[in-house]
Amino acid sequence: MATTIKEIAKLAKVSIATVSRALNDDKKVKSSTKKLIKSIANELNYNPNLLARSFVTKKSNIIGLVMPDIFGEFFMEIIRGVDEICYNHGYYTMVTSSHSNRSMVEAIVDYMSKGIVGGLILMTPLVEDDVKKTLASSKIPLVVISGKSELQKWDSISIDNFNGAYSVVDYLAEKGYKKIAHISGPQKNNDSIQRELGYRQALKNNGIEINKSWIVTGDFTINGGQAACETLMKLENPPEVIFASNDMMAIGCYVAARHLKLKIPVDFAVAGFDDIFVSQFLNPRLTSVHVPIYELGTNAAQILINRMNGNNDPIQNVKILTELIVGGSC
Amino acid sequence: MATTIKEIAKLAKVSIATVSRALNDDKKVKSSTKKLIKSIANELNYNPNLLARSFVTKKSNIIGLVMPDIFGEFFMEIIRGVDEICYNHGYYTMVTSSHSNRSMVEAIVDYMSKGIVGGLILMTPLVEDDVKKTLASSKIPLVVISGKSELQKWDSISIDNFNGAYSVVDYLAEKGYKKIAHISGPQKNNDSIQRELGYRQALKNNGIEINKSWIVTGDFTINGGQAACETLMKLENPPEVIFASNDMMAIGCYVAARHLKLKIPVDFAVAGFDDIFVSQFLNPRLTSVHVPIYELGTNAAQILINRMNGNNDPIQNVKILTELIVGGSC
DNA sequence: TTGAAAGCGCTAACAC
DNA sequence: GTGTTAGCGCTTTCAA
Repeated sequence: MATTIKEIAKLAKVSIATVSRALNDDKKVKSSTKKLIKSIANELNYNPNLLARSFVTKKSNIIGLVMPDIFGEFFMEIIRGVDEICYNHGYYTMVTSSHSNRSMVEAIVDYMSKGIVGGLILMTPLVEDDVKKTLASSKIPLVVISGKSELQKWDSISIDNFNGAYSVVDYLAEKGYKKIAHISGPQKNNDSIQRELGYRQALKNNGIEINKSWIVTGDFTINGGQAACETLMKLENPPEVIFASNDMMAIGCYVAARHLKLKIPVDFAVAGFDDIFVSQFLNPRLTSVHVPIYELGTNAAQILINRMNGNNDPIQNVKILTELIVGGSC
Repeated sequence: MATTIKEIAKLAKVSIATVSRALNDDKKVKSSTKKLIKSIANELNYNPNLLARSFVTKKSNIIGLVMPDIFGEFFMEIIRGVDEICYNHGYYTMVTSSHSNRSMVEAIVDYMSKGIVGGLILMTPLVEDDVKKTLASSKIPLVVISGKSELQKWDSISIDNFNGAYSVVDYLAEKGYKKIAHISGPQKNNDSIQRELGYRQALKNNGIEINKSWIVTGDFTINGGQAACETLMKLENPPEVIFASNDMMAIGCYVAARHLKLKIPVDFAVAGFDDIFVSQFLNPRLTSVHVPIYELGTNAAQILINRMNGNNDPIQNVKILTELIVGGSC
């Protein structure tokens, strides 16, 4: 049986209330009693029953991290960032995937309503109306990692998708490319939507007209990118360069190139978004928009922990800036 | 305020005990009352307070996953595997890294002694004696993911490191390579140790003598692999091929090759271990030993959940088999 | 500065 | 089948 405050109280000849106070560094406890209690606790190898504590205080030092999926480097880096900050502040990280098949809402409600987590980091491609309603009723602090900072009721972190996409497409145009295609992400994904907007704006500002057949919808996967690329290259009038909405799909373009026996960047060029780890090892190195994913995680965790500790500052909507990384792929 | 069984009891005009029973599908409850109670619970949007429940039953449906670090694809896949199984069985996954700076033991004790998790998956490169002692005192089920299945007191999953390494080195020897170098992992890492043993055995069985200067210690990182590779290639008598103890270090060899302006596999060849996702996109594709990492996670979770549900079968020590993937790097 | 006691929401033994 | 009640380990009034 694990040690409880009861036993400590008995040994210290004080009440359990005093033990509780001492262990929580209550100032009202005489420092000598506190010292005694702490030494006994130490000797007995006492560990507070966190369940009991959380139960009573209705606070939990577990942070829930809900992601649309747990796959690939992107999510890994988020986890790592969150965990790092949590660890430094004595919090635990509880990771769950919303598993696509389960509605996001359900996952959220699950987390929030069962009293197990004290704060929630929600990563979602799109905050739909029903989700908004659920979130609004949340009793615990909440930080949203999203593709677009349109949220007003919650702290949020988002990637500056628009400007990132703009910068890479602008770079392509400046380099003299005229026929610039785009493989977008899923249609209902805010990251994807913002990136496409950046693409369109950059074309416009560079006086390039948009060719609808050069905009293909993908799904953020390698296979999707490959299929989209093959569609594009088989057009009567194929583009010179493809801007893929994420690196995974850009990798799909590399795969397609291999299949079609085309050479990047000679036969067609490619650019991506995210600058994931793999990208630097592609041959040629992928030109991409670097996203400090890890910092997405650390920022979210930091804001959340501040809220959990009673920070009442106005809602923050942090936008994470990106950086263009030029490789040999275009 | 969240709904409690008290309110349900009042509305259903029964005692809270009956509500509790009904909600837990106790057979003794009349089916009409059960139905009534459930419908009320549903209407009130009742969610059990898991904290209270766990507190009382002293059981938790949270599974703790402790890893030496949360970085890179390898760990990601483990998380994904564990989470998948947990999700399917209604368990939550709580991920923590032991953060290297914190002793493994401490991390474990933290998890186990605070009553927050009901089962633990521990991933560790080496189970040291002090850790063993801590584990032995564990009150909750425990599954170890380790580099070597030498453990007897706990269920464990391990990669068949020895045979994996043997197979790739044997392949190299059969292919005619005589000067086969090895970049090992950290010295105290069981995965690393077993792989080196496999390397040595394969050389021996192929009648190749071991050249000590061709065995360099690495640290499982890209930088470490690069440094080790440069050391090897600068020898008076450099090897023809390098077997790196993991893919990350093999990637380091690619980086070194670029630096030294050497061409793989012409100037020297490379093979790795793990067959991580990146490896297939290296140019040339890396020859490696495929490890079904995801299954490592699913297996561990499945065994753990069985134990948590009272399975009392003898201790299992599962060994995960590997598969040689031949690329163009050697 | 300390103690007594209530109570958090739930389960489980025991009684009816 | 159902109700009564004790109690899990801890925090937190309220009183002393």
